[in-house]
Amino acid sequence: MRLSRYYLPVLKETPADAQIASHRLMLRAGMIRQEGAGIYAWLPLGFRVLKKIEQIVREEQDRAGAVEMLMPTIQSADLWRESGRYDAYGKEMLRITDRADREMLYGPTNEEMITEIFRAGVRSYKDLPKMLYHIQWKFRDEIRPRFGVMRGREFLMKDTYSFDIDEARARASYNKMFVAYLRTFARMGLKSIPMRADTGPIGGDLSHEFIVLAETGESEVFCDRRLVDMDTPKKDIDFDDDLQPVIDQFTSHYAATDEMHDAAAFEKDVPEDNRVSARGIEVGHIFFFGEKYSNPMKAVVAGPEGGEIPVQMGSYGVGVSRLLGAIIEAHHDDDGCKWPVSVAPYHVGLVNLRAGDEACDAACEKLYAELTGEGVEVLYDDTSARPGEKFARMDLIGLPYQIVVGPRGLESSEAEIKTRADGAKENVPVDQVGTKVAAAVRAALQYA
RNA sequence: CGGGGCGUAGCGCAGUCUGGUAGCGCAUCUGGUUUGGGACCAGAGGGUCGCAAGUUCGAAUCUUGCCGCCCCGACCA
Repeated sequence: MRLSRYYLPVLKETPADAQIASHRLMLRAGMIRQEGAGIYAWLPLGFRVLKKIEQIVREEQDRAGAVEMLMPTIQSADLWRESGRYDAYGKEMLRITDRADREMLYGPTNEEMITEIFRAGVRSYKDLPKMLYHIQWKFRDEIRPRFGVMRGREFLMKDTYSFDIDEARARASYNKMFVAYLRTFARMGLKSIPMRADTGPIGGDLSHEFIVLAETGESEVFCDRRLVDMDTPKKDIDFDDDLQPVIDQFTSHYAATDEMHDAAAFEKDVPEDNRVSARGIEVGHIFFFGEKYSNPMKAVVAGPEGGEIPVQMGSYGVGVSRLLGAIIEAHHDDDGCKWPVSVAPYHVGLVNLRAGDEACDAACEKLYAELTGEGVEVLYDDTSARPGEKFARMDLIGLPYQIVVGPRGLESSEAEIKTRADGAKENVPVDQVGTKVAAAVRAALQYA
């Protein structure tokens, strides 16, 4: 993509409203634009990242055996009356009426709808288990939206729902999601730590929040360093195997958010050197809730001995739009974003330091064609802006690799490759730049 | 929802207390000089002062109502 054709409204000055790094950088880098309290338009650059995150989430869900579908954003109030949540949900739910005065709502979540869909098509225990998911926009009329996309009112969420015949098998579904989440976040360059969450009236031990550690995280978290250092399950893991040993490993050490924190247990169970007290961002939440919806909504199947058995359900959410904020919180510096290659809006920023100069133009065009031909995503700065402005803009939008082509380097037939993550710069013969960068991008996109 | 604050050019702000015909920096446009980390000189364009009603000879400024946004708290993916 040529920058001269792109829409990238970067801001030199920091917007007054933005409090935290990710919000500030997303506004400054022209990724989002606020259209209302907690409501954002996704500008081209931000939209590309959103799509990449979504795709990683999708790939890992598919790998775990979940099946994608899509449910509407607008739901009927009657559906929610079946579960009793229409009155229970409160003002957080955006309620609307259509022209016939029917009561509708903009979905804050989809348990009721998926239960209705499931019960319409499944009759027998032989049809189980099932895991269905969708990636859809939700709306929760938060009292106080803040931190940009980290806590918007409208947000993109992946939610999976599992249906099993009994609790033991529901646990197997839960475990699949647990592993899928570890992998999903790792692929985005995030270290996520599962932390026991409040299971409320359901009870049991089957609820975990996945927390990403980041200095500017919204909540305080406590855990054992051994969890931070633990290796993410590899991509050859078989989701049909018994995953319990993996779950046991990741739940074997202390980890709690501030609301579940037990200072005494923390000090007793965790050696002093291993105590991590940090800030975190919740990026995922998995939850087993048994018959909470299947019972009132009559989602039942015929069991092996006849008779109707309510299905055991769980739900598993990932805050897709929120992840942009989380990734920036974890990967940025004072100059801007530092995108991991897997979610970067473009892999490479090609900077023509003197657009209009014959040699610079020719070298850039050649590199652009070569890299694009290799499948590398290139944002080519072909504008007539001054060098300083171009450098600052590239650092701000944070593409993983920058290729700088200027008259000075071309005198010795060289261009500069800069790695945004560590700031390393290297002068490389122009005719080798394409191969070298393409190889680096390919290598970074490999994941275990 | 309680408490606090803001709304003036694309962005950041001054002007409001004490009413007199709207300003600064950045950005934008034109010309010129420049060009490897956010240039310089000269010139130009751009504002129903959030909306509405009121007071007044006269309102960005005073009064009332409404709308929008932000911050702190309780709540949340």
